[in-house]
Amino acid sequence: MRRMTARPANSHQARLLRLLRDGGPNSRAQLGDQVDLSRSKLAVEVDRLLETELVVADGLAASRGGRRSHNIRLNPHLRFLGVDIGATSVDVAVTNAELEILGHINQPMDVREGPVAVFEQVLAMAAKLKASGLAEGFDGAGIGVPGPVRFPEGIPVAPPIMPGWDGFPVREALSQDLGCPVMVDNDVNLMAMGEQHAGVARTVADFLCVKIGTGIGCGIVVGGEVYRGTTGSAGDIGHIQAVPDGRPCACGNRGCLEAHFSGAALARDATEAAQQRLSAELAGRLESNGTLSAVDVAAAAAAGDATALDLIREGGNRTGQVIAGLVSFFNPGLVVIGGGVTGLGHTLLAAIRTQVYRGSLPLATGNLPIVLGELGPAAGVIGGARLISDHLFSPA
Amino acid sequence: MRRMTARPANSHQARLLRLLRDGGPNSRAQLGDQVDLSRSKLAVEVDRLLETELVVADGLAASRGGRRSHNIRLNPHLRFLGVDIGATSVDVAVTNAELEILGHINQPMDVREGPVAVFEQVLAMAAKLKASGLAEGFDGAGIGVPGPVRFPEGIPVAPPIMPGWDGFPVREALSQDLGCPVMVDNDVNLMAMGEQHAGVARTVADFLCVKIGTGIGCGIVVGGEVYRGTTGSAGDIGHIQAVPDGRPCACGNRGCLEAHFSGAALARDATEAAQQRLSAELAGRLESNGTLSAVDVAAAAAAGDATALDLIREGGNRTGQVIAGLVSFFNPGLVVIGGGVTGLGHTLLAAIRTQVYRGSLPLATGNLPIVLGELGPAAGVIGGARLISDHLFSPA
DNA sequence: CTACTTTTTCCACTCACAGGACAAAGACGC
DNA sequence: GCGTCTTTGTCCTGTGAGTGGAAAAAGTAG
Repeated sequence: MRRMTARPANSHQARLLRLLRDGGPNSRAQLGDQVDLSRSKLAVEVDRLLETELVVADGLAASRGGRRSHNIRLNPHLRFLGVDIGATSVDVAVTNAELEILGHINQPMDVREGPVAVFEQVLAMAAKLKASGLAEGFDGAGIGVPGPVRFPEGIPVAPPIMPGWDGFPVREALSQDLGCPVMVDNDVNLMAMGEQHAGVARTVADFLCVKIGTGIGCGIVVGGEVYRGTTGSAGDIGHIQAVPDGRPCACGNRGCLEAHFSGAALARDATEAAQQRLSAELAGRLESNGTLSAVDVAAAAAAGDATALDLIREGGNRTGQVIAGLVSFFNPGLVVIGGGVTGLGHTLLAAIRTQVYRGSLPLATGNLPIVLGELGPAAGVIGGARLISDHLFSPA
Repeated sequence: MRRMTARPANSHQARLLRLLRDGGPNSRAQLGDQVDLSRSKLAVEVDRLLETELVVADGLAASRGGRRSHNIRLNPHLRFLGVDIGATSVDVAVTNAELEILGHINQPMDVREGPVAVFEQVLAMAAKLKASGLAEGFDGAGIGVPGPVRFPEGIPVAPPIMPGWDGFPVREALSQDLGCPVMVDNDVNLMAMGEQHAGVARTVADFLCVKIGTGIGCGIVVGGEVYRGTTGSAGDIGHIQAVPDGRPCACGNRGCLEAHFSGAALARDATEAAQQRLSAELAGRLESNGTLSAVDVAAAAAAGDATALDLIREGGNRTGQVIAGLVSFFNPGLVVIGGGVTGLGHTLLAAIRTQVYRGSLPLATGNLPIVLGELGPAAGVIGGARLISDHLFSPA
């Protein structure tokens, strides 16, 4: 099927498209209330948008005391693809133009198999979503990868955990394969955008989004915009020193945060504890599964296992200390904690909060919420859809 | 004298004023090359600026191969006041509209004497500059204070080292006294703006400006704009934990960077070393002066004193470790080191560089210059002038 | 002095946009 | 059922911003 390739012709149209995306169907009159344009001008722009088929008429709105207004909505056939490539699994979801998830698939996968293998799988998953009747095609896709990205070109640069991806033209290649515009970003930035669009960060201009998964990263949002740094590696906090002369890290240093707390570190510590018979609970799980992961630790902690709780608490303390420093430096209005380990829940959050509130000055922490992300694995894919829609809903 | 209170009427005029400020006198034709406006439109806007007397005609430019163009420059009678209030001294300078310093006074002063006493002194210094014929009046003033500021209102909030200033309406009060528009900001942000305008950071969009004086702070520039955080305390890195269970700090915690390295900490450590007779050089200075300051340590280090060099090196290491974390997080394009301790020079810089290059990932440090500020004490006052001129040279 | 450049001014034309007038469509009171 | 009021949508004209061409003004180069 031929997809709509139209783009807004000017900033007014872009503005209207974003209002419709974020606020859902709207009457022409309601739109007029929000955009500060004359009725004539608004009518012209809406008519032009209708011509491009980016938006469609959608019946009559309820009366507000007089003549009923015609409803306008984004074309219900528009479809965005959100792809969140993690270290050990990949999420693919289809959304409509309002960025509501229509279908979502998660599959385990090893990012180290390289871009070709991974994208084969991603394309298969996208095809599956298409086959289930959720989409006839995609109008754009937003991809998150677990490493730094040269954003304008959509190319990973020197990603530590994904050798073989360095310099691979992700944007270019996927755009070819999918036949639609593609944008690529760090997975943490996508999560931040997701929580900003549909999660806990809806009303905050400056916030941090800490993702604790296989590694640790941090999305930085300044004035509502993701900040990516000079080389695209901003937010790479996994290798900040958390423990002087601490554990050796894959990066060559010692004491990196990621070496002391992350999905991988937690699994390793739990296995160690189980082998040393410090915890019957963990030992049992190790025996029955063969390996331990962060999920097992979460379950053990939920069952009240002291060793598991200690591991989480200590990790939370380390993470909290680092975040305390970032809070002093960045003075955010909100800190969101997300990623695979959110299953660790309240124990983790409490440890982090304690450290941050203790380690930063009152002016920075006084009114600083530190909360778990509320979208879970959907944050990344929604962020992806948001990324590409921001791109498409901007003047050509 | 009646000052010019005119403001640019639109963004084009604002653009032109900033071009003239940053590029000095310019011919109409040269301006046309830079602003992407039609010749007719440009002529209209320039004429209007001439009417407001914000800019004046200034003879003929050199020929570029044909008819000579008329030169345009900012009104040479415009004067900005830059005020940099430090913990122990205050800098006041007059600049012209191109932000060139015409006169600069520094006086010792204790910020803890409170806003009334300090501003009395500042006003006296401004009067002195006026009396010396450098200015007939001021068209605007930019003030830097050593603590967090609620920027829009220009009011210090909960400043640790300046009790008595909390909530004092600095902007309002000084605007009254000086009879001109005033903007107030953290002194570190002013330094960053100064180095950005006329110093080492001229071409960099995202950078950090670490000021090591009585305390330690960090100016954050994102996309060419100073980032101040949610409550105005962004960049307050003096109380990031640098040493676990380290020295007690005035803030109530232990191991804060500021407790281990800053002008105050350095003076204290040097005095200790002198009293313990670890260094003949420092002991001699202590005896002759009665007290020791960072300047003495710098002098001793320059004379090759091992103890002084050790103190500087260790402080540089601590600072470097913290900066390494910030570099990982923020991925700046440049790090500027400035403030009172720049006298410590190369030894300090070398220590910081070592830690940053060792402690951050190559992608972030690969092409990251770490340099001393090149403006010294002028950075703050130029930054102040820049602050107010940015405000005045924006559409009303 | 002539030919060519560059700068400046002048002018006609386009275009975006505002805002008023009016028609269409519904709510509401009687 | 009917007139009045409110809201919405359309049409039309006026205004002001801005563009681009033509020509005059003021140079340079030979």
